[in-house]
Amino acid sequence: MADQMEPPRTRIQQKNRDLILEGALTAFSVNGFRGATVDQIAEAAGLSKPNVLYYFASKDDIHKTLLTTLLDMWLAPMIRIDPAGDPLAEVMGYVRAKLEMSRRFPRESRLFAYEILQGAPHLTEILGGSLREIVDTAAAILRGWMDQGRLARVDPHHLIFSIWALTQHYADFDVQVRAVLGPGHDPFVEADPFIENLYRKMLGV
Amino acid sequence: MADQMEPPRTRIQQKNRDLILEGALTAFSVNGFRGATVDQIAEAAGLSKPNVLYYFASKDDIHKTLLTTLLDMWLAPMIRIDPAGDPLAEVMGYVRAKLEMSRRFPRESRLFAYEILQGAPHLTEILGGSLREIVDTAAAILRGWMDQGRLARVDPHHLIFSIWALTQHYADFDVQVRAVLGPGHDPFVEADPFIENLYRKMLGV
DNA sequence: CGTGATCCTGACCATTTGGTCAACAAAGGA
DNA sequence: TCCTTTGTTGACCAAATGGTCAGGATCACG
Repeated sequence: MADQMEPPRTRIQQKNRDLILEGALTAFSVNGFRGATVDQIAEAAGLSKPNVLYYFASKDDIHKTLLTTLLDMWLAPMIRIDPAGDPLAEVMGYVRAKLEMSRRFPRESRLFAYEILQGAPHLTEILGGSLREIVDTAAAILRGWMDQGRLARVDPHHLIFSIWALTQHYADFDVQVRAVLGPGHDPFVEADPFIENLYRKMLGV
Repeated sequence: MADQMEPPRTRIQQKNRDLILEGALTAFSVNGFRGATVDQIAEAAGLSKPNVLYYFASKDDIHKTLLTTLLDMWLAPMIRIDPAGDPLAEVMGYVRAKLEMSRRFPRESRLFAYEILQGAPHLTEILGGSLREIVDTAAAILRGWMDQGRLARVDPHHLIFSIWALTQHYADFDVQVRAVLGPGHDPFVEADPFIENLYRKMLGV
């Protein structure tokens, strides 16, 4: 459903498009779509502004490309939940993968956070479409495990929401977390056992 | 520490400042600080743009006023945690109050979310100052209960973060939650028992 | 080497936007 | 009523910003 015969790219196109997307990710994740300027993106990419607009039709085009490109990566861990695996281990694996993504890719997390906060103008179809399907599939797997008594019964959808909320919080609200904890703390290192313990207690049978 | 002898206000000043702050809350919570324009705020308030800037020195001034005004309200529930109360009941009360605030004041939640996402340029001192003190106080109460064996032992700070994350998620990511659940669901109604069950299992002794 | 395609940029443009100001209107107190 | 204070606005401005374009530089390939 995704790729529709992309035009071939020269080496220079490949490199510069990557530079632009990289710079744009930084710019958008700090100030949001409207807050980021094409000049900022150009500078972060090490290119001139007209050159940026040579590779992308518009600022909006850059933003949309970023979002759709990164969405797959963002959702990948949920697709890897294995119905044949051990229920608690599968959930914990997903939780850990998601927290690890918040730690390693906070810019991506913030990019999506801004988009959703704004009402997801570029993602509306996806949210109610493929995302919903993926979530429903995962929820069905979870519900199956609960029916078999291998996982404590809770609302599967809200279980997934809780995982998103808990893990992304550490990326999106990083400054708040760090300010409250004070220096000498690694939020992600501390969050890992806390969250693991949380789901072990909630879902253990 | 807060109020420093505000200048007296006429009835008209009071009314128009309120109108402006109300309109600005809507504007800022939808598009963020940079995304909202003074014209939008003026229109939402039913005033002309110059008139808006007659009551507030700048767009930034409106924003800062909103943030500081609403911060007290936002933190109030945490201050009400009673060391003499029943541990689990106190925590559950706080959780429910926080979820209720997300439900009734989603604009405020998004306003703060935008601010934190942006790196909290207007709140840095507060985050590491009074907010940190309030959180530390609450954390100390929680830790005391855990020492007494009246609450399962977990990291108190991350317990608080988890409550923030879980409850605010339903306000900040509302469109995503609704898109995934589909029509016919009330996210807040469903979230309430889920979250209550979560903390009961994690904190019960 | 030559030449067409690709790549790059300075200069420019139209629009948006935060903010100002002079002048006018409305209150309000003596 | 008169006059000072307060409230309101149309017109305007400078800066920022997304985007364009003509022309020059560079590359790739026969």
